[in-house]
Amino acid sequence: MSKADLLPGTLDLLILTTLKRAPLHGYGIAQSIKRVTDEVLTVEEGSLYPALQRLLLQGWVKAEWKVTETNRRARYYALTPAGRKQLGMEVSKFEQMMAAIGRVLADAGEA
Amino acid sequence: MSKADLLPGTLDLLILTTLKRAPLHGYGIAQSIKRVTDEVLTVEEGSLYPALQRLLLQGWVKAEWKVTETNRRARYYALTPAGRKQLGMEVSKFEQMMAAIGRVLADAGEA
DNA sequence: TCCTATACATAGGTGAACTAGGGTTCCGAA
DNA sequence: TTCGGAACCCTAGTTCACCTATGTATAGGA
Repeated sequence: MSKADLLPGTLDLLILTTLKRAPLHGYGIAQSIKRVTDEVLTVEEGSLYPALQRLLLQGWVKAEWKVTETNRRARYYALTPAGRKQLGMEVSKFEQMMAAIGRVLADAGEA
Repeated sequence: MSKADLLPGTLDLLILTTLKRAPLHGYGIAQSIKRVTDEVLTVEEGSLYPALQRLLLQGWVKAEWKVTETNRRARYYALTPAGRKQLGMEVSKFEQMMAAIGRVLADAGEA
């Protein structure tokens, strides 16, 4: 059945999109996605942190240690200009694919 | 950049949807998807045939050797009742996820 | 005769996401 | 006061879907 917490291939998109509003720490990113989607999409920590490492390596985000409102050390991630550009590309690629899949689904609908 | 011929996790959905219209052989499935999506989505044979094997094993499709209009031996795949039911579940799951991702994208749009 | 399109299939590699853990600090309740 | 839970960070190992590359074979046109 494959439970699947999210659609494969969309994790980077979700993270970058979430960071577009404001810099956020890892835990906050996961909470944000869960909250906005009413828990339809949940990002496991074991998926999230490796993904953030990849994004750091590629220069799409940068990280900075700060203190949270709850007086805790946390690593805040922020979009870089390159990341913002990358996000734009991923969004349009994603929308293109969604449209294509929609055509397949619609095509099967008609007789 | 990741070329990505299709969105991971959507291959079964695309195959089953394509078979909903009528039974079809593997090559025809790939052609159909490519044609309907204007080549946005392309299914590699190395992805397609293993996927069909999985679908056979799970009983969602059945296969039958026939002769094509071009006088060739080909294996025609058809949806089973279980496959039709599975397709329904996958479609609704997919739509739910699309809606959720849409909310994340929209949420970032507003200030 | 040779090339292209049609057609099926598998082996091997890759890489993203999941499972399953390990660790720290802050705070409230018992 | 200690104990548990929530807020945080992170990695090792596994799995599995998909891709790359390759091999086979036949029909039909140039």
